[in-house]
Amino acid sequence: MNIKQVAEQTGLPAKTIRYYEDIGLIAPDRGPNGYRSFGPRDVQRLAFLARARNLGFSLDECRRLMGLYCDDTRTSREVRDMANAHLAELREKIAQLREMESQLQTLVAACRGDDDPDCAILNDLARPPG
Amino acid sequence: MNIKQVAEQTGLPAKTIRYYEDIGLIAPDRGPNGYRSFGPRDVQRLAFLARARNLGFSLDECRRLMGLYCDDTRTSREVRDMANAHLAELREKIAQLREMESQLQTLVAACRGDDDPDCAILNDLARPPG
DNA sequence: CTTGACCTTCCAGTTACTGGAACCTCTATC
DNA sequence: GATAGAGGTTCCAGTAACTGGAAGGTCAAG
Repeated sequence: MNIKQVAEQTGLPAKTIRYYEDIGLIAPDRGPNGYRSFGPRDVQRLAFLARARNLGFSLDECRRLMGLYCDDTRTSREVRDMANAHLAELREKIAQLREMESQLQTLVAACRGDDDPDCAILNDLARPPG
Repeated sequence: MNIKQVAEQTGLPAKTIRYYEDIGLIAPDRGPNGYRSFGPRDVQRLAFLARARNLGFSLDECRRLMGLYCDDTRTSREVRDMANAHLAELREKIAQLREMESQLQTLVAACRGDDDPDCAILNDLARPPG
């Protein structure tokens, strides 16, 4: 299977698939013409990576997750611990963004948004430190 | 005023302040020894940048915001439009993260997290494409 | 005159790709 | 056999916003 078909099947851009090979996340065979030749195992690994990425895991975490997946001696505790750690990060990030959102929403509401240069948003950004 | 004091006043690391100078966001004077010499205007600009960054604006947006701030002929509409655009991005990002959070939360709940290798999280990541 | 804190510049690394150039290969068609 | 077009290859550079570290200059105190 050539790269384009794999890209379609996994939803990952071909560029990204090549990149994942570069950094050692996959190691597809090569045909005699030098083309990458993907087997079902490769496709499955890529699908695994795509899903883990969709859950917001970093590539490094994806690598570890894949390591656990391939390791018969893993425990589900290890996996769940990783997931919980990531969940905590997600939640913190969400809290930060919500804080930004709420502050910005307040500023936008206070700004008339007309032809006048006077602007509540800029006034706030430029308010003296304190 | 030397860089370290400015860093303390603005909450920005000295490295970051130098970086902001590199990319032209500030242009502090220099003393005869080559040290940066920050005046109140510089400190205020940095505080402005720090606040805009805290609201999640990119440096490029910060630059434009600063441009508007320094432009007497701006309208508050321009500023509010930028803020609203950013608000929309924030909300989209939040929605994405919440989606991740909810999926991951579901998986974590389904994983026993014990000494057994069988793991609902890995099973899901590795489920056949479909 | 030395020590330590602070300052300088410059270079490299981070994350996860993405775009583009230059070039090779395969298939189909004329 | 020539050619066109789609798809493959590698390699280099750029993105965002810093951050760490090396090598070295400056200043105040003892």
